[in-house]
Amino acid sequence: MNGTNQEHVDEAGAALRQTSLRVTKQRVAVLEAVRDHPHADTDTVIRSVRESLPAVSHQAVYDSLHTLTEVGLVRCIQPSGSVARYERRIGDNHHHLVCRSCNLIVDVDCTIGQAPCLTPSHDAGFLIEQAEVTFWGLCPDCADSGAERPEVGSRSAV
Amino acid sequence: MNGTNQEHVDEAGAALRQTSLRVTKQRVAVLEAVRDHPHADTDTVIRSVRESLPAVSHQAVYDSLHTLTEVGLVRCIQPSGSVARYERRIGDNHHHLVCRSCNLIVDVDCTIGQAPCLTPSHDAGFLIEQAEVTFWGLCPDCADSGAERPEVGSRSAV
DNA sequence: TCGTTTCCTTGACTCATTCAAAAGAAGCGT
DNA sequence: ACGCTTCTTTTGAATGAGTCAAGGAAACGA
Repeated sequence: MNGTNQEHVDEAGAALRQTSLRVTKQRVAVLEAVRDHPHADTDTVIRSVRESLPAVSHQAVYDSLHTLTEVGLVRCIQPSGSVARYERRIGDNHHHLVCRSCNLIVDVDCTIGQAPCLTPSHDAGFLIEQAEVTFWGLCPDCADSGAERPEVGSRSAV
Repeated sequence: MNGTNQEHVDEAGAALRQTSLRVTKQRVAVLEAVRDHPHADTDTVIRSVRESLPAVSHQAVYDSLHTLTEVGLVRCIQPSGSVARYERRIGDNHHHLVCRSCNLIVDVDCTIGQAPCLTPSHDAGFLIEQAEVTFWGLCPDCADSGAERPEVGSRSAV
Protein backbone atom coordinates (compact mmCIF):
# COMPACT_ATOMS: atom_id res chain seq x y z
CA MET A 1 0.00 0.00 0.00
CA ASN A 2 2.24 2.81 1.27
CA GLY A 3 5.27 0.92 0.19
CA THR A 4 6.89 3.83 -1.58
CA ASN A 5 7.10 6.11 1.41
CA GLN A 6 10.16 8.32 0.94
CA GLU A 7 11.29 7.99 4.53
CA HIS A 8 11.32 4.24 4.21
CA VAL A 9 13.21 4.33 0.95
CA ASP A 10 15.85 6.47 2.61
CA GLU A 11 16.11 4.15 5.58
CA ALA A 12 16.40 1.11 3.35
CA GLY A 13 18.91 2.84 1.13
CA ALA A 14 20.98 3.87 4.13
CA ALA A 15 21.00 0.33 5.45
CA LEU A 16 22.19 -0.93 2.09
CA ARG A 17 24.85 1.73 1.81
CA GLN A 18 26.35 0.52 5.07
CA THR A 19 27.12 -2.77 3.40
CA SER A 20 29.36 -3.25 0.41
CA LEU A 21 26.32 -3.90 -1.73
CA ARG A 22 25.14 -1.71 -4.56
CA VAL A 23 22.00 0.21 -3.85
CA THR A 24 19.53 -0.87 -6.49
CA LYS A 25 15.85 -0.07 -6.57
CA GLN A 26 15.07 -3.78 -6.50
CA ARG A 27 16.94 -4.29 -3.24
CA VAL A 28 15.45 -1.21 -1.66
CA ALA A 29 11.99 -2.43 -2.61
CA VAL A 30 12.66 -5.89 -1.22
CA LEU A 31 13.93 -4.44 2.05
CA GLU A 32 10.79 -2.33 2.34
CA ALA A 33 8.54 -5.23 1.49
CA VAL A 34 10.10 -7.31 4.24
CA ARG A 35 9.62 -4.52 6.74
CA ASP A 36 6.03 -3.93 5.67
CA HIS A 37 5.12 -7.60 5.80
CA PRO A 38 6.70 -9.25 8.81
CA HIS A 39 7.30 -12.98 8.31
CA ALA A 40 6.32 -12.76 4.65
CA ASP A 41 7.14 -15.62 2.35
CA THR A 42 8.95 -15.03 -0.93
CA ASP A 43 5.75 -14.90 -2.94
CA THR A 44 4.33 -12.17 -0.73
CA VAL A 45 7.55 -10.22 -1.08
CA ILE A 46 7.44 -10.56 -4.84
CA ARG A 47 3.87 -9.30 -4.99
CA SER A 48 4.63 -6.45 -2.64
CA VAL A 49 7.71 -5.38 -4.60
CA ARG A 50 5.73 -5.44 -7.83
CA GLU A 51 3.35 -2.84 -6.48
CA SER A 52 6.11 -0.28 -6.92
CA LEU A 53 8.25 -2.09 -9.50
CA PRO A 54 5.89 -4.12 -11.69
CA ALA A 55 8.71 -5.56 -13.78
CA VAL A 56 10.94 -7.21 -11.17
CA SER A 57 11.78 -10.78 -11.87
CA HIS A 58 11.22 -13.37 -9.21
CA GLN A 59 14.90 -14.22 -9.54
CA ALA A 60 15.88 -10.72 -8.51
CA VAL A 61 13.77 -11.08 -5.40
CA TYR A 62 15.26 -14.47 -4.59
CA ASP A 63 18.74 -13.10 -5.12
CA SER A 64 18.07 -9.99 -3.06
CA LEU A 65 16.62 -11.98 -0.19
CA HIS A 66 19.65 -14.26 -0.17
CA THR A 67 22.11 -11.43 -0.35
CA LEU A 68 20.33 -9.36 2.28
CA THR A 69 20.22 -12.40 4.52
CA GLU A 70 23.92 -12.98 3.99
CA VAL A 71 24.88 -9.45 5.00
CA GLY A 72 22.49 -9.61 7.92
CA LEU A 73 19.90 -7.04 6.90
CA VAL A 74 17.10 -9.56 7.02
CA ARG A 75 16.66 -12.88 8.72
CA CYS A 76 15.24 -16.01 7.14
CA ILE A 77 13.10 -18.37 9.17
CA GLN A 78 11.58 -21.63 8.08
CA PRO A 79 9.30 -23.31 10.59
CA SER A 80 8.64 -26.97 9.72
CA GLY A 81 6.13 -27.28 6.93
CA SER A 82 6.51 -23.70 5.86
CA VAL A 83 8.33 -22.12 2.97
CA ALA A 84 11.07 -19.58 3.72
CA ARG A 85 9.88 -16.45 5.50
CA TYR A 86 11.78 -13.25 6.08
CA GLU A 87 11.85 -10.57 8.72
CA ARG A 88 13.59 -7.27 9.25
CA ARG A 89 13.95 -7.54 13.01
CA ILE A 90 17.43 -8.85 13.52
CA GLY A 91 20.18 -9.04 16.09
CA ASP A 92 17.92 -9.15 19.12
CA ASN A 93 17.68 -12.91 19.37
CA HIS A 94 13.90 -12.93 19.56
CA HIS A 95 11.93 -16.09 18.94
CA HIS A 96 8.69 -17.16 17.32
CA LEU A 97 5.25 -18.37 18.17
CA VAL A 98 3.72 -20.36 15.32
CA CYS A 99 0.06 -21.29 15.04
CA ARG A 100 -0.31 -24.91 13.98
CA SER A 101 -3.65 -24.17 12.44
CA CYS A 102 -3.38 -20.93 10.46
CA ASN A 103 0.42 -20.60 10.36
CA LEU A 104 0.36 -17.15 11.92
CA ILE A 105 3.78 -16.21 13.22
CA VAL A 106 4.30 -13.81 16.11
CA ASP A 107 7.51 -12.51 17.64
CA VAL A 108 8.33 -13.13 21.28
CA ASP A 109 11.23 -11.86 23.27
CA CYS A 110 13.14 -14.46 25.16
CA THR A 111 13.56 -12.46 28.35
CA ILE A 112 13.84 -15.47 30.56
CA GLY A 113 15.66 -17.78 28.26
CA GLN A 114 18.49 -15.70 26.90
CA ALA A 115 21.23 -17.45 28.82
CA PRO A 116 19.72 -20.87 29.56
CA CYS A 117 18.49 -21.40 26.03
CA LEU A 118 21.96 -20.84 24.71
CA THR A 119 23.42 -23.53 26.89
CA PRO A 120 22.43 -27.08 26.08
CA SER A 121 23.24 -29.72 28.65
CA HIS A 122 26.16 -31.05 26.63
CA ASP A 123 27.32 -29.62 23.35
CA ALA A 124 28.72 -32.76 21.70
CA GLY A 125 31.81 -30.78 20.84
CA PHE A 126 29.85 -28.35 18.71
CA LEU A 127 30.84 -24.73 18.38
CA ILE A 128 27.44 -23.25 19.10
CA GLU A 129 26.66 -19.91 17.50
CA GLN A 130 22.95 -19.47 17.97
CA ALA A 131 19.89 -20.96 19.58
CA GLU A 132 16.60 -20.76 17.78
CA VAL A 133 13.41 -21.31 19.73
CA THR A 134 10.06 -21.98 18.11
CA PHE A 135 6.90 -22.23 20.18
CA TRP A 136 4.12 -24.25 18.57
CA GLY A 137 0.50 -23.83 19.51
CA LEU A 138 -2.78 -22.22 18.56
CA CYS A 139 -3.27 -18.52 18.04
CA PRO A 140 -6.13 -16.84 19.90
CA ASP A 141 -8.47 -16.95 16.91
CA CYS A 142 -7.87 -20.59 16.10
CA ALA A 143 -8.10 -21.57 19.76
CA ASP A 144 -11.46 -19.80 20.03
CA SER A 145 -12.93 -21.31 16.92
CA GLY A 146 -12.02 -24.73 18.26
CA ALA A 147 -9.64 -25.40 15.42
CA GLU A 148 -7.57 -28.47 16.02
CA ARG A 149 -4.44 -29.58 14.22
CA PRO A 150 -5.00 -29.24 10.50
CA GLU A 151 -4.72 -32.23 8.17
CA VAL A 152 -1.04 -32.94 7.75
CA GLY A 153 -1.19 -33.98 4.14
CA SER A 154 -2.14 -37.63 4.24
CA ARG A 155 -4.92 -38.68 1.93
CA SER A 156 -6.05 -41.66 3.93
CA ALA A 157 -6.23 -40.22 7.39
CA VAL A 158 -6.48 -42.48 10.42
CA MET B 1 22.70 -53.33 6.99
CA ASN B 2 21.06 -55.42 9.75
CA GLY B 3 17.68 -53.90 9.02
CA THR B 4 15.76 -57.14 9.07
CA ASN B 5 16.60 -58.11 12.64
CA GLN B 6 13.68 -60.12 14.00
CA GLU B 7 13.74 -58.38 17.35
CA HIS B 8 13.39 -55.06 15.63
CA VAL B 9 10.58 -56.24 13.43
CA ASP B 10 8.71 -57.40 16.48
CA GLU B 11 9.26 -54.15 18.29
CA ALA B 12 8.12 -52.14 15.30
CA GLY B 13 5.13 -54.40 14.76
CA ALA B 14 4.16 -54.10 18.41
CA ALA B 15 4.37 -50.34 18.26
CA LEU B 16 2.12 -50.31 15.22
CA ARG B 17 -0.37 -52.69 16.79
CA GLN B 18 -0.81 -50.26 19.66
CA THR B 19 -2.25 -47.76 17.23
CA SER B 20 -5.34 -48.24 15.14
CA LEU B 21 -3.17 -48.65 12.06
CA ARG B 22 -2.86 -51.80 10.03
CA VAL B 23 0.45 -53.56 10.39
CA THR B 24 1.96 -53.72 6.92
CA LYS B 25 5.47 -54.74 6.01
CA GLN B 26 6.05 -51.35 4.46
CA ARG B 27 5.26 -49.53 7.69
CA VAL B 28 7.33 -51.92 9.77
CA ALA B 29 10.25 -51.39 7.42
CA VAL B 30 9.85 -47.62 7.54
CA LEU B 31 9.76 -47.67 11.33
CA GLU B 32 12.94 -49.73 11.41
CA ALA B 33 14.65 -47.52 8.88
CA VAL B 34 13.92 -44.47 10.98
CA ARG B 35 15.33 -46.13 14.07
CA ASP B 36 18.41 -47.34 12.24
CA HIS B 37 19.12 -43.95 10.67
CA PRO B 38 18.46 -41.19 13.18
CA HIS B 39 17.52 -37.89 11.51
CA ALA B 40 17.32 -39.53 8.10
CA ASP B 41 15.67 -37.69 5.27
CA THR B 42 12.97 -39.31 3.19
CA ASP B 43 15.37 -40.41 0.50
CA THR B 44 17.56 -42.22 3.00
CA VAL B 45 14.51 -43.92 4.44
CA ILE B 46 13.41 -45.01 0.99
CA ARG B 47 16.80 -46.48 0.22
CA SER B 48 17.00 -48.19 3.59
CA VAL B 49 13.53 -49.69 3.24
CA ARG B 50 14.39 -50.97 -0.23
CA GLU B 51 17.21 -53.06 1.20
CA SER B 52 14.61 -55.38 2.61
CA LEU B 53 11.68 -54.51 0.35
CA PRO B 54 13.10 -53.61 -3.05
CA ALA B 55 9.74 -52.88 -4.56
CA VAL B 56 8.29 -50.25 -2.20
CA SER B 57 7.07 -47.15 -3.91
CA HIS B 58 8.30 -43.80 -2.73
CA GLN B 59 4.68 -42.87 -2.19
CA ALA B 60 4.25 -45.67 0.35
CA VAL B 61 7.20 -44.31 2.28
CA TYR B 62 5.86 -40.76 2.18
CA ASP B 63 2.45 -41.98 3.32
CA SER B 64 3.91 -44.14 6.06
CA LEU B 65 6.08 -41.35 7.38
CA HIS B 66 3.09 -39.02 7.47
CA THR B 67 0.86 -41.53 9.15
CA LEU B 68 3.48 -42.59 11.68
CA THR B 69 4.11 -38.94 12.45
CA GLU B 70 0.42 -38.37 12.93
CA VAL B 71 0.03 -41.17 15.44
CA GLY B 72 3.21 -40.11 17.18
CA LEU B 73 5.47 -43.05 16.44
CA VAL B 74 8.04 -40.86 14.73
CA ARG B 75 8.80 -37.18 14.83
CA CYS B 76 9.46 -34.99 11.83
CA ILE B 77 11.99 -32.19 12.07
CA GLN B 78 12.89 -29.68 9.40
CA PRO B 79 15.73 -27.33 10.24
CA SER B 80 15.86 -24.33 7.92
CA GLY B 81 17.32 -25.20 4.59
CA SER B 82 16.86 -28.92 5.08
CA VAL B 83 14.33 -31.35 3.72
CA ALA B 84 12.13 -33.26 6.17
CA ARG B 85 13.99 -35.55 8.55
CA TYR B 86 12.55 -38.17 10.86
CA GLU B 87 13.48 -39.67 14.19
CA ARG B 88 12.20 -42.40 16.43
CA ARG B 89 13.03 -40.73 19.74
CA ILE B 90 9.83 -39.08 20.80
CA GLY B 91 8.02 -37.75 23.81
CA ASP B 92 11.12 -36.70 25.71
CA ASN B 93 11.25 -33.13 24.45
CA HIS B 94 14.85 -33.31 23.41
CA HIS B 95 16.35 -30.75 21.07
CA HIS B 96 18.82 -30.58 18.23
CA LEU B 97 22.28 -29.35 17.41
CA VAL B 98 22.67 -28.68 13.70
CA CYS B 99 26.00 -28.14 11.93
CA ARG B 100 25.79 -25.22 9.55
CA SER B 101 28.50 -26.70 7.41
CA CYS B 102 27.80 -30.42 6.97
CA ASN B 103 24.19 -30.50 8.24
CA LEU B 104 24.98 -33.11 10.86
CA ILE B 105 22.22 -33.30 13.44
CA VAL B 106 22.80 -34.41 17.02
CA ASP B 107 20.32 -34.83 19.86
CA VAL B 108 20.68 -32.86 23.07
CA ASP B 109 18.66 -33.09 26.20
CA CYS B 110 17.33 -29.84 27.49
CA THR B 111 18.11 -30.46 31.13
CA ILE B 112 18.40 -26.82 32.03
CA GLY B 113 15.79 -25.42 29.76
CA GLN B 114 12.82 -27.68 30.26
CA ALA B 115 10.75 -25.16 32.19
CA PRO B 116 12.17 -21.83 31.04
CA CYS B 117 12.14 -22.73 27.37
CA LEU B 118 8.49 -23.56 27.59
CA THR B 119 7.62 -20.17 28.96
CA PRO B 120 8.03 -17.25 26.60
CA SER B 121 7.91 -13.80 28.12
CA HIS B 122 4.42 -13.15 26.83
CA ASP B 123 2.37 -15.62 24.87
CA ALA B 124 0.32 -13.20 22.72
CA GLY B 125 -2.77 -15.17 23.68
CA PHE B 126 -1.43 -18.35 22.11
CA LEU B 127 -2.22 -21.78 23.49
CA ILE B 128 1.31 -23.08 23.58
CA GLU B 129 1.76 -26.82 23.15
CA GLN B 130 5.45 -27.28 22.56
CA ALA B 131 8.75 -25.49 22.40
CA GLU B 132 11.30 -26.56 19.84
CA VAL B 133 14.89 -25.52 20.29
CA THR B 134 17.50 -25.72 17.55
CA PHE B 135 21.13 -24.93 18.25
CA TRP B 136 23.11 -23.84 15.21
CA GLY B 137 26.86 -24.09 15.00
CA LEU B 138 29.74 -26.17 13.73
CA CYS B 139 30.28 -29.82 14.51
CA PRO B 140 33.71 -30.86 15.84
CA ASP B 141 34.93 -32.05 12.44
CA CYS B 142 33.88 -28.92 10.57
CA ALA B 143 35.21 -26.68 13.31
CA ASP B 144 38.58 -28.43 13.13
CA SER B 145 38.87 -28.29 9.38
CA GLY B 146 38.19 -24.57 9.57
CA ALA B 147 35.00 -24.85 7.62
CA GLU B 148 33.03 -21.66 7.66
CA ARG B 149 29.45 -21.11 6.67
CA PRO B 150 28.80 -22.85 3.38
CA GLU B 151 27.58 -20.93 0.33
CA VAL B 152 23.96 -20.23 0.90
CA GLY B 153 22.90 -20.50 -2.69
CA SER B 154 23.58 -17.05 -4.10
CA ARG B 155 25.47 -16.99 -7.33
CA SER B 156 26.84 -13.51 -6.94
CA ALA B 157 28.25 -13.63 -3.47
CA VAL B 158 29.31 -10.48 -1.66
C1' DT C 1 31.12 10.51 -19.03
C1' DC C 2 33.60 5.90 -19.33
C1' DG C 3 34.73 1.46 -18.02
C1' DT C 4 34.51 -2.12 -14.82
C1' DT C 5 32.16 -4.79 -11.83
C1' DT C 6 28.05 -6.21 -9.93
C1' DC C 7 23.23 -7.02 -10.60
C1' DC C 8 18.94 -8.10 -13.08
C1' DT C 9 16.14 -10.47 -16.69
C1' DT C 10 14.88 -14.41 -19.19
C1' DG C 11 13.77 -18.92 -19.58
C1' DA C 12 14.75 -23.48 -18.67
C1' DC C 13 15.30 -26.79 -15.12
C1' DT C 14 15.63 -29.62 -10.60
C1' DC C 15 13.80 -32.14 -7.03
C1' DA C 16 10.99 -32.87 -2.81
C1' DT C 17 6.53 -33.53 -2.21
C1' DT C 18 1.62 -34.18 -3.50
C1' DC C 19 -2.51 -35.76 -6.21
C1' DA C 20 -5.59 -39.28 -8.17
C1' DA C 21 -7.26 -43.66 -9.72
C1' DA C 22 -7.09 -48.36 -9.62
C1' DA C 23 -5.10 -52.63 -7.89
C1' DG C 24 -3.82 -55.06 -3.74
C1' DA C 25 -3.50 -56.56 1.19
C1' DA C 26 -5.31 -56.52 6.40
C1' DG C 27 -8.38 -57.63 9.48
C1' DC C 28 -13.17 -58.47 10.71
C1' DG C 29 -17.15 -61.47 11.19
C1' DT C 30 -18.88 -65.85 10.06
C1' DA D 1 -10.50 -70.95 6.22
C1' DC D 2 -13.57 -67.44 3.28
C1' DG D 3 -15.23 -63.50 1.62
C1' DC D 4 -16.28 -58.61 2.49
C1' DT D 5 -15.12 -54.20 3.65
C1' DT D 6 -11.90 -50.85 4.41
C1' DC D 7 -7.46 -49.24 4.49
C1' DT D 8 -2.85 -49.27 1.86
C1' DT D 9 0.06 -49.43 -1.82
C1' DT D 10 1.25 -48.87 -6.59
C1' DT D 11 1.58 -46.25 -10.67
C1' DG D 12 2.27 -42.30 -13.12
C1' DA D 13 1.61 -37.62 -13.59
C1' DA D 14 1.62 -32.95 -11.65
C1' DT D 15 2.84 -29.05 -8.58
C1' DG D 16 5.64 -25.47 -6.96
C1' DA D 17 9.48 -23.49 -4.31
C1' DG D 18 13.76 -22.70 -5.43
C1' DT D 19 18.05 -22.89 -8.61
C1' DC D 20 21.15 -22.52 -12.77
C1' DA D 21 23.21 -20.06 -16.59
C1' DA D 22 24.00 -16.59 -20.17
C1' DG D 23 23.59 -12.12 -21.78
C1' DG D 24 22.02 -7.35 -21.20
C1' DA D 25 21.61 -3.36 -17.86
C1' DA D 26 22.65 -0.56 -14.11
C1' DA D 27 25.71 1.29 -10.23
C1' DC D 28 29.64 3.71 -8.93
C1' DG D 29 34.53 5.09 -8.77
C1' DA D 30 37.75 7.47 -11.71
